Amino acid sequence: MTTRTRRSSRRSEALSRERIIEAAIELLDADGEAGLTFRVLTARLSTGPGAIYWHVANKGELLDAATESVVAAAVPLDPAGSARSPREEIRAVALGLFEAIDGHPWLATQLATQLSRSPWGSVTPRIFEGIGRQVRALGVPESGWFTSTSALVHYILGAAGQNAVNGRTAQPGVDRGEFLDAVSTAWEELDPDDYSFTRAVAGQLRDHDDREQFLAGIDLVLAGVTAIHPPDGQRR
Amino acid sequence: MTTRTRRSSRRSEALSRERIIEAAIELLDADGEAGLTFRVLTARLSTGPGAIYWHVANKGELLDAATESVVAAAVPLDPAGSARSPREEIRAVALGLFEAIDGHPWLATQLATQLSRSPWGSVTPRIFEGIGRQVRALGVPESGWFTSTSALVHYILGAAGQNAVNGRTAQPGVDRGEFLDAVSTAWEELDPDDYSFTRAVAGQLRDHDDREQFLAGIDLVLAGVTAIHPPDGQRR
DNA sequence: ACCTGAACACCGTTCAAGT
DNA sequence: ACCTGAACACCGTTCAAGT
Repeated sequence: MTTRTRRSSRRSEALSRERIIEAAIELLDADGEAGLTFRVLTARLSTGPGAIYWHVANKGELLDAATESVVAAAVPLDPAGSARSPREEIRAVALGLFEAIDGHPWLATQLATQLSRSPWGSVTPRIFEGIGRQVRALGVPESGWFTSTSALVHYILGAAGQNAVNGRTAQPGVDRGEFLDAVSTAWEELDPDDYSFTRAVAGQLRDHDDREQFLAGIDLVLAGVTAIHPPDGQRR
Repeated sequence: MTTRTRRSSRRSEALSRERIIEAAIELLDADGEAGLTFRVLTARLSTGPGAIYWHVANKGELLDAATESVVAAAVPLDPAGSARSPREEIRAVALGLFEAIDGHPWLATQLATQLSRSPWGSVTPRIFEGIGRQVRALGVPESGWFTSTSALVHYILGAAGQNAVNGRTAQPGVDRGEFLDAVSTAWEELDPDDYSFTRAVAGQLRDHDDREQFLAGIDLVLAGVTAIHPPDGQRR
């Protein structure tokens, strides 16, 4: 009984930066980066381009805002009942991001570019903080904070992007199973001399579970963190 | 005394897929992704768009080809005198990629998108193979091959992209030192309650050396690999 | 202060026509 | 087989004008 499907946005309701961002996210979710166009955006909001440019500087800023909005929702900075261990907390942050990218495939590319383009924005610090606090809580000595947190964040972004984009709708309409199967088969047909390893591992690619692998990778990096920076205090 | 600057390509020399890709890379290097346009490409090669479309299906394929070309040069599959240890070899592959992205900043985004868009291409297998062989040589048991190699590759792509794009010419004309300084300062001015960790680590961000950090991260992930998958045979 | 919508410069791509 | 170049559909953005 809520505002029924509103394809072209209930006439009035006043334009606002928030509504624009919201509509942009819907378009991105539906048709990827190519789906976000000022023409369809103005149609959806039933305005003209000028109205949007009043609230938003340009398309880049709109994409940044959409990214920040989604990341903020996926990675809460103040975890509610923090009865979880640092390790569990890190997995939670990572999974939050993983799932966000899974639900919004355009996020992967966006994160890759935006993170480096404008690290003054709120998204890099948010992710960094979410992971870093737990690295600190883990008892890693201060000298290892930056390296450890960076390694975790880089792994998470790389893996989440990779897996998730493969996942839901890299190209809308491709089934995950078929996709992995096709890649796996392609790997098996590589030159045996040049690609002995990749061929050997094609089967593991076909059978692997994204989420499981992703978390296994986190555990692996965490093992590296504690191996190289043995916790000084804390014992769990 | 070589072919002097050839701004608009010595008239003849016949068009070919290779020459097109070569020119595309030059444009990408000079002005980033926005610099590669069919108008300027045709001008540079002194032809019409139709000629290019004869050799290349579309812009996407051109970008993919440019990426493959650069990666192939940066990550040789058959390392010459392999007197190096697996660990050194992995660092070499990673540094190759790191440097490639440093010299061709557009590569970062391209790798992030292409790796997931078309893993049947030659670039994913190449990187995977380069790292994976050494994971195998390290004595990691077969059950750990896929997870370990994935973790390394994800870290490498994430970190290399991140660092390198920050590095040379994220936006042409921004000095690396000033850039890091600005970000570091921005981090120091974050809310002390919400961002205690990020603030604490701002100094380490300012002072860190890209390459050093990058390699430290690799060592960290490698430590995780050997911690979780203790080598069964091999002893170095 | 906020919105309209025609207009501008530019883009990737196509295709009939040439050689 | 390979190339030419005008034309098409579409894009982000601007801006004088309205309220």
